[in-house]
Amino acid sequence: MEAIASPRRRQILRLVWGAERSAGEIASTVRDVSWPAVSQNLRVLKNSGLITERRQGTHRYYKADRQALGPLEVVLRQMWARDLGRLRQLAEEEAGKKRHD
Amino acid sequence: MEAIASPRRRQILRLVWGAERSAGEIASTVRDVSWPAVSQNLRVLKNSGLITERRQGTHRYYKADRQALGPLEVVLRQMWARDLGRLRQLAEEEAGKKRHD
DNA sequence: GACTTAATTTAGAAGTAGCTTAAATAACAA
DNA sequence: TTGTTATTTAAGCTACTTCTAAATTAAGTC
Repeated sequence: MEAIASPRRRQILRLVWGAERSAGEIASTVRDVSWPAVSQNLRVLKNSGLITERRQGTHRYYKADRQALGPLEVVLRQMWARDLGRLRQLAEEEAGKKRHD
Repeated sequence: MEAIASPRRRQILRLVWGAERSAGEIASTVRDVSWPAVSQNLRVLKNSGLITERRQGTHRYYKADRQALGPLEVVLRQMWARDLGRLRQLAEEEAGKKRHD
């Protein structure tokens, strides 16, 4: 539960929701945070059983365990939608400010 | 979301789930924590819109806003059940230890 | 007004979460 | 072996959360 309380982890969870992704892909997508930070969050998610890990060569692939997520899926989708809404709102405010410069 | 991540707040939420309760009732039920701590948690819950407040005289009554909780209800019930399970498990371990003394 | 009861606010301490940088591991290639 | 790439671990820092104790507000009573 505390696992999905973190916005950062929700962001990561969304990335590995549909498809398996390597730690590197995830880290370079997130971008506003260091690789170790991503790695640490991946571990938290893995330890709470919310994602699975598969190693292959030097790569590690992560994927959301939607079975384990159960009823949290609904909550997550709701929060992702809300996050998008906030982003749009921020963008609009930004545009509004620009217009008044 | 961060609001229900705290075990303390989940405990409080369960108390005000079925019926309205005054801050005092809640605080004296929780017991292993000071009144101000309860009061602060109530405020967090109220600010996230998860509970409602009704003032009457010197009393303030709180109640879970089940509408606002929406899909979180399922998750909460699951966690409460898990909490109970943990309690039972602890009790059984305790009993087992006693038997071997 | 002075007193009591109900509850909150404030101030500060202790613990924890999430981040960063630097160092370490692990698999593979030359 | 040495080097390279992918990723994690370690150590340390800062900010936030949750708690306590003390002070404060607010409503009602004498």
